[in-house]
Order: sequence, then structure tokens, then C-alpha cells
Amino acid sequence: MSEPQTVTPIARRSLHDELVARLRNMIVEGELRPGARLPEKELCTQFGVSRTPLREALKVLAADGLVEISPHRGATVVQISRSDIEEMFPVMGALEALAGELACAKIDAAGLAEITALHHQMVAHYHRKELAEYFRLNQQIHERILAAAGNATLSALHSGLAGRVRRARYMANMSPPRWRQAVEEHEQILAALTERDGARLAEILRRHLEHKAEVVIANMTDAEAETAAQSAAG
Amino acid sequence: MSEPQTVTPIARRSLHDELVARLRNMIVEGELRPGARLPEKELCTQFGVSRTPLREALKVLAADGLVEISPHRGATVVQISRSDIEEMFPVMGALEALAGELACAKIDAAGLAEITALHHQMVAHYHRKELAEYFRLNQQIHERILAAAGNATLSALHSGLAGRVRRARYMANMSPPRWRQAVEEHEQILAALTERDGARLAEILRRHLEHKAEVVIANMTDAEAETAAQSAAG
DNA sequence: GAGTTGCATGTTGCATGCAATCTGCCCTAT
DNA sequence: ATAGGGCAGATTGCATGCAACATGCAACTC
Repeated sequence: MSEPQTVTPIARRSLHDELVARLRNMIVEGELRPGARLPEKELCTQFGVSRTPLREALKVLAADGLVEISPHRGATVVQISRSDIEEMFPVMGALEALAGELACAKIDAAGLAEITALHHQMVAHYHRKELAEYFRLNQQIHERILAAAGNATLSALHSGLAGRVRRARYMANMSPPRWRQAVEEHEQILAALTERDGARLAEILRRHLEHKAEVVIANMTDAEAETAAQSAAG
Repeated sequence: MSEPQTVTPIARRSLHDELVARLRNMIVEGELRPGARLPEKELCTQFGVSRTPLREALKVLAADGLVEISPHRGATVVQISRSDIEEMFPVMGALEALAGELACAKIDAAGLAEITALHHQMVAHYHRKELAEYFRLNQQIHERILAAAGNATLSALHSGLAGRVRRARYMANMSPPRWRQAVEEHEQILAALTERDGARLAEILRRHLEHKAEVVIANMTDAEAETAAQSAAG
């Protein structure tokens, strides 16, 4: 029986794996706010587990860069600063650019059709101004391009960064011209991918990520100004 | 006493942090071979700690991709396959290319002088055919370029990959023409950096990494053939 | 009254114990 | 003789207990 596995082994996740997944999700989805403390005891009662697997999970998340652990003081959800974001986007740009090149070389008709379908759905949501749906599809398209690159290492690094960036909840709002620009860039992305023009796709993706960064930074600056105003008023 | 700290706070590493560092080093430096089992009890007695911090350390290394943990079966040092290597190098190429661009934009005279000095030392070792020393400096130069980019996220991702790749012990030998080519590329790297030509440096680094990949793959193929011959003979 | 010191409390770091699971071996049956 | 089943040993997964440490408050000094 040295055949490659066709059936997926039944998932028997240990507690710490399950905890890592749940906590990661709670952090990325914003349920646990940046800066929030993560007291072991409280989380233990909440999840109904003992401290050992929980601690192991926290260590893993710390290694992932999602939580910060200070000795004898406990774990907190990491704050993302503007400079962190400014650092991350060029890196994501480089990764997505590479993914674009590889994807152009490897993608088949079926894969391209899927991305094309997602793209048109996304554009439809854009025209109906359905921001949440737009983002969901936007994210899926980028993930598909990464997947089409067929490079697990690349995907892993990218999704790690994407998870960290997503926590910034950056696109709560986006100005109409910015949104329009993003959609136009996605048109170019699809065109380059269809023509299998790797170099061009890479360049477009790099620029696209640069523009995303600008939107995020602007949004963060607004948010900071708001909280500053609030704390001044309070 | 709100002055900035001038004295470094005394390092009080917790046991699990210390264990993570030591194990990571042992794995990266090849002291723990790929595929080696990591029985908790044995490591505990070896390090003189209990299983709790050791387990936490293993989980972190698993998240890092250096060890693999199978439920109820324990941890092993991950095997690097040829396809893993083939995946990693393009990613490192993209990261180093970005680092090159950023470094050209940011590096100052002092930083450039340091890299130049390292480069000349490295070339000296090349002429004396001191392979180990050559690699040490080679690695330092690449690290310095990453550092000069001033992007912590980028550095972190790169060093993670570099650690995983280094385990392949790829450069135990390198053919004279290959070695010569590598040195020539490093001359170009230094030139582009000196001229602050980011685009060119990026391109050179990408190619440089491609060539490194070829050397590694060739070496791995040799090693595989060797072990295959051994197992056939034994 | 301001600053410092000592103590009480709660939390984290680590060690250990028990239950569940895996591995290897022996035994049995075909 | 070989395949399959079952048991014993060993190892991992998790829970709990104890010690070390950080924080906040109160008392004390100047």
C-alpha cells in the first residue's frame, strides 16, 4: 500500500490545533480586538479546556505574529501600526507578482474560467455597490491566483500576511474613485492572465497592491484621528 | 525616570523560548537530521527540563515548518524534498529582489561600505578556495542587503525561508564554473547597489537565486543517487 | 503631601500524574 | 508459512498543582 492517499484521513484535530484555528479566526475576523488581553484562565473556561493546550496554541500564534507574549504578563493581540502595514504591502506585492508570473505559466482553461467567473461576479457587486460581497470575491480572486501559481510555500507566506493585514479592517469604506480604480486594475489583471502575460500581470499586481496600501493607510489615519478626537472629547 | 533605557534589560528568557532557539539552531545547522524523531522524554532529559516547555517549543517549530507533529506519534524534523526546494527559491528570489530595490533606495554610505568590505573578504576566500568561509560571508552579505531594506516583515519571512533552505546543506560542493559564476554575480550585485540601481539589483538577485537553486537541486539529485546506491548495496 | 517600600492578590511558568493512543511482538488459525 | 488478532510497553495529550513573578494598594517616611 504505497499508493498516494486518495481518501482524506479523518480529521482528528487535537485540542491545541483546534484552539489555534479558532483563536486565529477570532483574531483575523476582528472578534478579538488588537491590544485585547488573552488571560489563560478566562479562555480556558470559555473553550472548556485546560491551560496546557491553550498555552501551546498561544505560543503558536505568537510565532505567527498574531499575538504577543510578555513573560509573566500574558498574551495580547498584537496591535498593527501604520508602519507595519506600510511594510507588509510591498512584501505582499512581491509575493503576488511572483504568483502572477507563475500562474500565467501554469494556469489551465478551467482555472482561468473560474477566476473569470469570480471576476464578473465581483464587478456585478461593484455596480450594485455591495461592498462586503465585493471584498469577499476580491479576496477569492487573489487567493485563486496564488493557488494557480502552484507553490505551497508562496501561498503559505501570502496567506499569513493576508491574515495579518485583514485584521486592519481596512476597507470599511473606500472612496468611489479608489473603488473604480481597483476594479479597473482587476480588469487589467484578468486580461493579463488571459493572455498569459506574466511580466505584465506581475507589474499590475505590484501596482494594485501599492494602491491598496494607500487606501489602507488613509483609512488608518482617519481611524487614528477619530480615536484621538474621541479621547480628547472624553 | 522616564528617560529612554540605556542599559539593556537583563535577558530573562523563559525555558520554552530558549528551547525554541536551541532546537531551531540544531535543526538548521544539521545537528538534527531531516527525518530524525524528536521524542519528548529524551529531549527533556537532554535539556534538563520538563515536558511542558519542550512541547510548547515543538509546537512553535512546527508552526515554523521545521518539524512535523503527527498526533500521538510525536515530532520529527521535516524532510525537505526537491520540490520543496524548487518552490522556495523563487520565493526567496522575489523577496531578495524586493529587498534589493528597497536597499538601493535606503542604504547609506556606511551600510554600503560594510557590504563592500564583506564582499571583498568573500572574494578573497573564493580565491583561496575556502568554501566554508566563503559561504559564511555570502550569507552575511545577503542578510545585510535584507537588513538594509529596513523592512522587518521582509527580513522575517526571508530568514525563515533561508533557515529552511540552509538545512539542505546544499553547498557542500560547488563546481568551479558555478562558483565562479556566483562570484561574478556578486560583483554585479555590489555594482548595482553602489550605483543605487534598484531595478537592476532586483533582476540580478532574482537570477542569482535561480542559479543557486540549480546548484542546490543538482546537489540534492547527487545525494539522492548516492543514498539510493547505498541502500541498493546494503 | 509626595514618593517609596512592603505586602496581598492574581497570573503565568513549569513539573508531574493519569488517560488515550500508537507500535511492536507473540500467538493463533488457516 | 503467512496473515490476522490481541496484548504489553512506550509515548503522547491533557489536567492539575506548586512556585515564581507582576501588579495594585496601603502604610510609612521625609
